[in-house]
Amino acid sequence: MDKQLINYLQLFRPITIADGNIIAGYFKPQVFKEGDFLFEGDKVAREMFFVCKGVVRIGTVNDKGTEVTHIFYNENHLCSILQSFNDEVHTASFIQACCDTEVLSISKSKLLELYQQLPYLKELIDQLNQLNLIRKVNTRNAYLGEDAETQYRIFTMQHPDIALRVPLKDIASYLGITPQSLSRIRKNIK
Amino acid sequence: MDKQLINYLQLFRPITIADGNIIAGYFKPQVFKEGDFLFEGDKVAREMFFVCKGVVRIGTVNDKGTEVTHIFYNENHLCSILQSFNDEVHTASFIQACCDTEVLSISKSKLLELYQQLPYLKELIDQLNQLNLIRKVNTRNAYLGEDAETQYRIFTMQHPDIALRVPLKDIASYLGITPQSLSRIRKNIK
DNA sequence: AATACTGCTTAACAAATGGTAAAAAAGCTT
DNA sequence: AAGCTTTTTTACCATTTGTTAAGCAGTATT
Repeated sequence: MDKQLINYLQLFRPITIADGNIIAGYFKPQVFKEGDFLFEGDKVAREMFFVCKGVVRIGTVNDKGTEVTHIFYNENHLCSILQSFNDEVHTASFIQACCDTEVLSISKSKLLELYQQLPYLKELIDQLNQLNLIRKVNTRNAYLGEDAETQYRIFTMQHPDIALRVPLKDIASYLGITPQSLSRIRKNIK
Repeated sequence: MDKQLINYLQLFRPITIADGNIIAGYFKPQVFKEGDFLFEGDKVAREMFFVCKGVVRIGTVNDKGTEVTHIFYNENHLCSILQSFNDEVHTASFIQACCDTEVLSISKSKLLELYQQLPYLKELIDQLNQLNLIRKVNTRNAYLGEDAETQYRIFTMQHPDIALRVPLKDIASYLGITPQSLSRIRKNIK
């Protein structure tokens, strides 16, 4: 699992074996079953996760009491509630496993320690977070002005693996429609 | 106008008068009338703008030929098509003035020169871009799973000044609904 | 194996939104 | 001021989506 993280980082910057071992030492493997919460919300998010296997989602409950999914993260993605993690402010968002999931986790305090040992890592992680944010924005922009069926088609194109692995209700909450509507849409498409 | 930019940067990091003058020397004031394009799209976006007065929007034309608005920027915001600007890739997005607008602009090559003179600026601008992205994501997340009327209410709460200054059709394209629907919603609210 | 629980599907109806068209209003140009 | 263009409003009808309710299928629990 550690290797997977290092391989991922290597895509953006060469990392020596020695440094790779240091980094690996700071991350802790964790396993979650479908439906488990990696982070429950309504507090400061002090953990950053790297998804090794499975899919997680960041979501929240809106004013009407319905769950909405902001984003999914599958394998080889860093996942955190960025604003809360950076600024140490409370967040209403949660992180939940959408299927059986394995992650590497690191607390903010440990991450800061790690930055002290390997200062270039801060720059790297910042860069990765920016890439993540841009991708998130672009993905959402693609849905703008499309009807629900088109949005679902776009989703299955952009995230075919996620579409197959996560519950229908999570996808519906990601698209902002009811599970019934999504079920109907799937039927129409077939 | 230069002063406005320096004041903005000062919010995040102290800047000496000397450095402020250097920075100001790199930015070029430009004026656009409502409807004018700051950037037309279908090429690499090589300019970054700072909005001093007015409102601009980043938008694109989707597959059905309808315009969609990704985001608005009003006064005291850095505005660029980040992925295109950073990675020098083509973008289909455009930047348009939604009302009479004054900006400061800087080309990427000039910005890189400036970074060489004042290395801390890169870190600062990166930080501001990250803040912008997070805000953009959070703003959009707030609309998820809400009906059109609620989305419009949220929009007018979050951006009361923008709501008053930009054409109805632009707001409709931001919310992903037709101008007719938005007109109807406004009538219902009154 | 029987029971409950959860998520998915289906259906009928209600509500919201889109499409089309036309009129009214506002802005520009001459 | 008159004429032109664009934006906004209004209205009517079609389509999409939400709501409610029920049944079904799979999974877990006892």
